[in-house]
Amino acid sequence: MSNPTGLTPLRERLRTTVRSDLARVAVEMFLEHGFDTTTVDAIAAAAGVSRSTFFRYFPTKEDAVLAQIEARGEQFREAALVRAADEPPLLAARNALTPLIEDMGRNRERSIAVIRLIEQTPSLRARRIDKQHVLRAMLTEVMASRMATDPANDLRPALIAGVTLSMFDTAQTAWLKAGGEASLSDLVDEAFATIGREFAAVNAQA
Amino acid sequence: MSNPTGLTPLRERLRTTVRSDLARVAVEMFLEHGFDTTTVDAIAAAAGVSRSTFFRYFPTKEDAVLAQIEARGEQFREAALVRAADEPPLLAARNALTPLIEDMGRNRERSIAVIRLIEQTPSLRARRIDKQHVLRAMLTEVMASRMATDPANDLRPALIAGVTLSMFDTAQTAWLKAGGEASLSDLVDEAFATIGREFAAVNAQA
DNA sequence: AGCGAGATGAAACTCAGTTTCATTGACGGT
DNA sequence: ACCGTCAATGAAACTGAGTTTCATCTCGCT
Repeated sequence: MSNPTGLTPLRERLRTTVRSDLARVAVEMFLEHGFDTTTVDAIAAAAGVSRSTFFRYFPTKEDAVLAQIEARGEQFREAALVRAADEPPLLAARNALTPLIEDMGRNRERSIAVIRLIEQTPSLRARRIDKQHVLRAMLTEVMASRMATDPANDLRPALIAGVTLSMFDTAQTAWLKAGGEASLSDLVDEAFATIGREFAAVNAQA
Repeated sequence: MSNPTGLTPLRERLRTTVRSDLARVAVEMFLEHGFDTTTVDAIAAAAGVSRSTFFRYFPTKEDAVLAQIEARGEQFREAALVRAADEPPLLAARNALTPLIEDMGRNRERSIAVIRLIEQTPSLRARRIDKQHVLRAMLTEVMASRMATDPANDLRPALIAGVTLSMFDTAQTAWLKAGGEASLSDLVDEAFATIGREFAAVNAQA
């Protein structure tokens, strides 16, 4: 190893710091003044760097807000990988959401404020959903490997991933509407149970 | 009435023509040269209008491509409204997709080319999904009224809408991957059946 | 014929995002 | 301690999307 001390090099630490500073400052300014009226120049100035530097850390203004979502994606992936192999796939997908849900419960106000900001801003809304698609692709992969199947031929992994995230999204919207009062975890469980009954109704008909 | 002839006024017909011309020209140019490298100036020039006029008809460059999706949204809404009241809600939602599916089958190559263009272009992808959210809200409303319930308290309409569109999306992706060879309608049916079995597996476990 | 309004074009402007280049300062090796 | 390398930064010029303002034109009505 070229680094005998074993410590993270200064450069790398600095990079991480600058990046999180930029994201934090950006979100604060967006929450206070709105997304569109806050320019990249202003964010960079407030964070004490140049405009150029901002774009070196985030490809777009939107990404400064959505960076944290990607971080949660990795957390989600790990949770999905450790679920017991004998759980029905759909249940495993639901349970992989748990750490994410707990995280959102801990930072309730901040989570809600950011989600509201995203919902109100078309460009943020659009790009957030795009990131969720990446999340879905990831979950599809994990599901495929746990089900020992090929997602190119077998639609099940993609369907389970899509439906799971769709239900989570609906539950999250309901949670938001209630101002975060209800338990998000309970709402997700309710969503799964509800759709389960709807499918049962269709099958009974057939 | 200020129009004794009963005919659509010339102005209005002209507006519609200009709008569809712009959309057609834009999509053609995007398909040939790519989305990012085609400027609004070039589109406007090719359609014989000014840059200003383009932005009077479409708020963004993306909307010139996605306009047709909104048109299909209305078609979908009408189909959902006429489904028999005694169909299970989830089945009614699935069947409301039929006219849309048939439409896509008729314009197979064009549909596939446009969808591929959208998938390849981040900004188009993002905004398309945003439009799908509008679609989901609409379907939620229709489902709520047919189920005679309030979507603010009852999650079922939103869940059914979300899950239905998610499955349609997955089926569409599979259809695309097969180059439109398979029957999209069959793929959608397969998706519903598959997820139905997955929920049955979870319920059996419990 | 002439008036009012909707539709257009032209031009200037803001800002996001890209590209290029010069400067700085941390790091490894001498 | 000194030096060459290279990653990180800042500055500046550029492209193109989207907005705003204003002048012009032409359709539809009186």
